[in-house]
Amino acid sequence: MAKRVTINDVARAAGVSRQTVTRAINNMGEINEQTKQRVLEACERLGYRPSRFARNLVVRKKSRAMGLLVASFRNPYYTEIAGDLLNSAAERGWHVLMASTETEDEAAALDMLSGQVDLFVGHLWLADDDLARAARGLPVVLLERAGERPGLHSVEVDIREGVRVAVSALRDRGARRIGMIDSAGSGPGYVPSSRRGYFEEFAGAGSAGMVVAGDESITGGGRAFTDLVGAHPEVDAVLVFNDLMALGAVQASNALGIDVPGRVRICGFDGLTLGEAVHPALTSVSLDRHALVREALDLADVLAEADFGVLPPMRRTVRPRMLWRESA
Amino acid sequence: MAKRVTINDVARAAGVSRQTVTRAINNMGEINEQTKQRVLEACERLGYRPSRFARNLVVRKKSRAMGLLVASFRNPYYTEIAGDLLNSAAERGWHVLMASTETEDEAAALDMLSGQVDLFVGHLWLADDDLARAARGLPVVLLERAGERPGLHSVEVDIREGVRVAVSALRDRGARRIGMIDSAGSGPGYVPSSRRGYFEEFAGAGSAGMVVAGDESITGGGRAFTDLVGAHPEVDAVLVFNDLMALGAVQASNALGIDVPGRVRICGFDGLTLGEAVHPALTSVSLDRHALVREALDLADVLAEADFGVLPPMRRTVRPRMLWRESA
DNA sequence: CTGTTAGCGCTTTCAT
DNA sequence: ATGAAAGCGCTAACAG
Repeated sequence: MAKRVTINDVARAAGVSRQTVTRAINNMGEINEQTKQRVLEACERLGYRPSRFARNLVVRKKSRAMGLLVASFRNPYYTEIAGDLLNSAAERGWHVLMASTETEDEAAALDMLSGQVDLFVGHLWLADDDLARAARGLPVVLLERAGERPGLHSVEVDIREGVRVAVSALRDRGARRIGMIDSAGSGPGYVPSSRRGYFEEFAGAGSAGMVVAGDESITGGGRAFTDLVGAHPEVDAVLVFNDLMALGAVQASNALGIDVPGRVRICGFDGLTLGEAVHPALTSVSLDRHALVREALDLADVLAEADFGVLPPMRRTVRPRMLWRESA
Repeated sequence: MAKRVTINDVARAAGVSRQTVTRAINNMGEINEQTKQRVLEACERLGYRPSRFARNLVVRKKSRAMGLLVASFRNPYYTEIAGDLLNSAAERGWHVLMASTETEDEAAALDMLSGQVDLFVGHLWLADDDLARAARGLPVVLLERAGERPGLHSVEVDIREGVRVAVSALRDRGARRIGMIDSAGSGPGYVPSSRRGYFEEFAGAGSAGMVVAGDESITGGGRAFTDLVGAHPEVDAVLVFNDLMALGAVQASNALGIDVPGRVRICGFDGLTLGEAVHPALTSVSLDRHALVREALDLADVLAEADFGVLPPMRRTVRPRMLWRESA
């Protein structure tokens, strides 16, 4: 491994001082056009690349970087959030390093990024203690989950409120026998039974039996829907764990010849753009990604202001709302 | 903005030398447990965070970072690639910084990242010269497109071959009147008419008239399909610009009551996982993301080996292949 | 176990 | 217009 070409090598080769090289490559004026060309040529010849570390170390303007942990690149919910976050982060002067926690485990992903970023943001399910350890003292902004330790901040989503609104809206539209498709719980992003718990709280005793769990995917949702209407033909509305599964449910209803929303209303959870693409378009409890992203970045800015120190937990909450389309 | 807390401040506060602080925070042994605790406590009290730049500057082990430019987070094609790339990159010891070129323009995105990475990878449509300028001398690995200047390398996809294979496969299965849904061309990732050009080359004169352009989205594809079968009821197969649009076409065929593949065969382009989710599942010319990603990372490694110098263009090509599912 | 000495590669003064 | 000196904040290598 050849030794790195430094600014000194260039200076020597061009017969000037390092400062002159700096002036040339950053075209900061105060330099003779001829020497500048000579220096630039030397750079090219030697294949000189300035060290980004050395430069950032010395430059006043502090560059801020966040590590974004994406739970899955196969669930559009996460990629839509990642996309929004990326755009807003850039606008607000943040660099974003990403890691997927889909294959890798969370601790490993955090660990890998810890030397390169100032804080972490993401959907993380690691226990508080492990999280704090893996983050190596860097602050963490948790998405859709709270943390209890100093240094762990959060933007939560009021799921309970979402379920309440959805169930009552379904009722308003005439549904009487509401079932639910729950996640079987293996995938990333699974919130242990909270949605189901709230569902049972609001849908009432009569509906509690009409819950089927499935794989957290389109096909999983389709199968679960088929099972559900098979076991409970009287069901007239279904609340689905997330939009991906709800998409499958809509698909399955087509295949089964079940009229949606005529015979069964289907309501998803997440408000994915993708939901517009199926027929009938998916009605969903929308988690308002923009608000989520905004709050997360606000927290990041606060943390940056505090020099990424360990602050007591800060919490923000975003409220879901109904996104009416066609399926309900 | 308060002055940064440095290792010196901690050392002074704990009454030890900087080196001892280093030992404590990186728990490298050779340190008394008591002093270690004292130091750690001082760190906490002062809110000390080590500078990642200073650390990276001094540590021998060179950390490599690539800037990944993602054309769109709304098209699963790009996010699936990004996810694969992220996973493989981590395995191979790369850090990945991402920027979206969906809202921001490419030059601005490159510019933003140029100080933080060693090379760029992505679907970029900027002209060679502008690209080289915006990259600030860093090497670029172009995806699905070639570059002609030194420093611009590429992993191309043999689209022509893909179209040829698709058309002849459609023929083999009995299609005689093959139409095409093209991209109207505004979106990111639009390859100016090459797919259409190849289509016309292989589908022959009779089919040339049966081309409809649409928005590069699911709904755009659906509308285009409706237009196409409206204008040309005799069409018995449709090659679609990409899977997103093809998904819309399948959707539309359901709505129109057109049997797929019975009356019309539909073939997309990209091989999205999402294509499995619709009914009938989407047959597609698969671009083999894994090979694409592998080749891109191979190039990145070669470039790293060469210390990210300016090398003459390196080119790799991946061949698409038919991904038979149900729609054709 | 702990401190001292030397840098890492670059940019900012400040002279000249 | 150019150069010399002085760090940025950290860790490796050596002393003690």
